[in-house]
Amino acid sequence: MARYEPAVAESKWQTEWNARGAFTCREDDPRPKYYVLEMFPYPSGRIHMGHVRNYTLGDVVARYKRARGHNVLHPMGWDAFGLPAENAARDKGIHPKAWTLSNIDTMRGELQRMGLSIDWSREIATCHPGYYVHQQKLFLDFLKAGLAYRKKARVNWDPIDQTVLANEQVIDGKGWRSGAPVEKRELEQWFFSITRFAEDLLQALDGLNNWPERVRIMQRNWIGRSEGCRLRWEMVGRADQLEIYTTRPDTLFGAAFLAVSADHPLATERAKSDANARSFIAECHSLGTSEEAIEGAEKRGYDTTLRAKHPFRAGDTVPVYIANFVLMEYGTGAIFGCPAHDQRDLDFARKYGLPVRRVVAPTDTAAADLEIRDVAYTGDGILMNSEFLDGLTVPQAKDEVAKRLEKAGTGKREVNYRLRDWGVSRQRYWGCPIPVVHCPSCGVVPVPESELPVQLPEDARFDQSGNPLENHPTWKNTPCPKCRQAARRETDTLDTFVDSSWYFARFCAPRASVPIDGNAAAKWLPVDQYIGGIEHAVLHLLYARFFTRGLRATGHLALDEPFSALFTQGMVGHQTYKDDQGKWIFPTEVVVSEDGQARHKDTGRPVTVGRSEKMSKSLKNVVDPGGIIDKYGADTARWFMLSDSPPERDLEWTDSGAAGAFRFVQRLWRLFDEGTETLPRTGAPAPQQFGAAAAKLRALTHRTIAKMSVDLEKFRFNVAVARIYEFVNGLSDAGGDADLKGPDGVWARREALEALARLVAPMIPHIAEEAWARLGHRTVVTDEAWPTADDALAREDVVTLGVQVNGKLRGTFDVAVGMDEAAVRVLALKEAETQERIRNALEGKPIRKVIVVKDRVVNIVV
RNA sequence: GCCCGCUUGGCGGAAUGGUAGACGCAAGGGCCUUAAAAGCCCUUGGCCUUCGGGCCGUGCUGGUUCGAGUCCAGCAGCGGGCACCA
Repeated sequence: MARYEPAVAESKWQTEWNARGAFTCREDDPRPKYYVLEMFPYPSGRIHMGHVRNYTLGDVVARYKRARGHNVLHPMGWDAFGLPAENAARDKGIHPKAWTLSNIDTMRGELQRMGLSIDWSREIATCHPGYYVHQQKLFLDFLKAGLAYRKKARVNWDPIDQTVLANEQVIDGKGWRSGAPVEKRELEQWFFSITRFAEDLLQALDGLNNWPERVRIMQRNWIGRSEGCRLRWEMVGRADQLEIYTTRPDTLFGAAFLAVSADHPLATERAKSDANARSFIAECHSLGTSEEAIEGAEKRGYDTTLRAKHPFRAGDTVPVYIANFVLMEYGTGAIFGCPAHDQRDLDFARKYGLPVRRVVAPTDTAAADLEIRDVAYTGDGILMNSEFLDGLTVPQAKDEVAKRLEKAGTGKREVNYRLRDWGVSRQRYWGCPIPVVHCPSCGVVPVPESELPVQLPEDARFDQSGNPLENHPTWKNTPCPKCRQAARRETDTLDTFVDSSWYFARFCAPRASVPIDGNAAAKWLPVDQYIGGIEHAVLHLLYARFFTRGLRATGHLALDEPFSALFTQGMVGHQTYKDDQGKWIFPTEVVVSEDGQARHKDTGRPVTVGRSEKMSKSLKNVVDPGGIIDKYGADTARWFMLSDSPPERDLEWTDSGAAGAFRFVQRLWRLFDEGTETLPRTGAPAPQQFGAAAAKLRALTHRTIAKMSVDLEKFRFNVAVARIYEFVNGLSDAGGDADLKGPDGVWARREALEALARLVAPMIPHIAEEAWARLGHRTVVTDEAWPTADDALAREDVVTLGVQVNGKLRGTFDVAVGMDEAAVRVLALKEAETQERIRNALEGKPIRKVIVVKDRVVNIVV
């Protein structure tokens, strides 16, 4: 074969792997288990480069671990419920099921062409009744265990389309289709009590040592544990009290106002008699439900004219506001504001002319600087202006206030969490039906397990607004399972995050008659390596951690944490292009003419080249993986994904980079193809003696093996790729070396090539197979063991030391590895005399100090 | 607005606090060829140079250190998440 033909070789080896069942995972395999899982894809239509990157990374791990002697579980499935299918149904008239299943077929084919070492016999799709029947069972068990419950919650409501909107469907406060201002509407919805596990979810993060630190930090902040006080304020002219929560009880004497949420009972009460309050509350409700919208809005308040009495300072009263930044879900839905020591409170106080009274003095600042202007003081210090707290530190004051509140019976210490319970109700068709029935006499009644699954009706209509399940003429009518009276099915479906909260467990025994097979789960879980995008750092990963605890509480799983190691990959970006009309155009529509100007392929009009952005359909800066595989083959696409950029960082797709990867694949092939006849047969015994050239080649081989093993373990795939380049460069150079023509040389060359084939096999498996066969093997390299480095050969014996003068490099010299400090010092000072550069830098000045860092550097300080 | 990251040549990046720029891409020069493609060889951070070398240089401003891309403080720019996108 003169030129390597990826299209021929890749399908050949994929067929061969299938025929051998190379990736079918066997339960009775005695080798240690290793479960590698990439986040399963949403079947949006076709795979994109982000998928290619994700699954290439996972496949390298899976193949590498297999070579290291593990019984690897590497499954694939489909996160198949979700909003886009329903949008497609509305926009294109295709049924969500048909659309989804057809996408799955397309994408499965594309993934298979990548040559992934996936056990396809375990494939699952969350929209399949065989999956969601078990999820319904889990829901019922959660319900029984008190982990699922109903409460009222606000949703984005589109008054024109008569439908609930997702946050992404709300654009500038308006419905994406209707353009109508979005309202908030309160609905009775299902929740999972994730807060019950808040403390455990927080504590257990400490044990997740193989998770990125930043993901753990984000989860910690998301859970948001705070220690504070709940305390009641008497109100002027009223018998009832207002209960607030604060994490800064120490600043109580700096309180300038109280503020309640627009959803607080006090606000609701006020609204009844006060039209202005009503309109202010309505304004708060028009803000949308996302935290971003609420926090990003200007901080505003409405004075209720109510006055509250300070709990410790008789006669002191503060105004009570309704404020748009106080959340009903957090604490008691009411706060006190201390402007001097909280920036948000300060901004609020300045706006409404409220007093700013300083109560904490920093210890390191002069008293003159105590005035608060535009910046609140949030640091530590000593209490002042605070009666019995004066002179105490902040922690002491917090403690003192808590004690006095508890003694007086007007408040108590309380640990609070920012984390809210997980709302899982969706007023949508394409999701897992919630298996309960609403009966006028019996209330909420679980569907008996024998009647599961509650299947989605096929004949739903998508050409009208609202929830298709709600609109369906008959589906929701069903007798109550308890009393057989006419009743109504729950028409809410489950959040798709529920589907992805336990799929990793289902993969262990994907066809089991129970949701999670105990033996299989015990064998395979936890997932040893989970790989996915950083965008899932909080929600998906936290929900899966919660669900694991729920499964343990309901006896489905004996597991603490689902993912023992996590790797978060970066995104794939590409340059953006706009035509002279200012419209985004696809990279395939752009050609660069000889003058270097980018032009439209068809019109020849100039094109503006924009910055690189994450590949997205809206910017059209997408490159279709299928097209790349057609042109260059899967190995090239995989190699490009692994080269250059570290996997946790964003990667930019470039045509020249892809072409370069293709050239490398060809070059690699030539290395195996040319001169292979002159090599000794496979398994030939090593010669007794190796000449200098052969020994040098062997050192390179074993050094590469040693370094690459470390790089792959650490996910430093781009560095591993660089090592392969160095190895291949070295092998190419050695090719013309006459000293390597002897028996020792050709033996060393075979050793090198065999190692090379096995080293690249996890990354570019097809050409690795072709190379392995070319070397005369009848086995597949996929089943071969990872090569072992001979440390004696890999060891370097000479090292080049840098000589610095006052920290600046002035020269170098070679010494034996491991030479002790004293000897190095003597040699370095001798070099300092002989090497002109060093001598000039020293200028004959007296040497004050010589610092020797073993095998690294000598620094002469003058 | 809040939380979390990232920032090194023309580009992607490498570098246990110890010789900054490995490796790749791009560019330039040369070889091979009737020509092209492919391949092979060389050069390539900036400024200066008497060609020996010198000075500067890892987003910015400071600090710690014999020595900082790496550690600390502050700032800027870009990105991810913010509970109904997945």
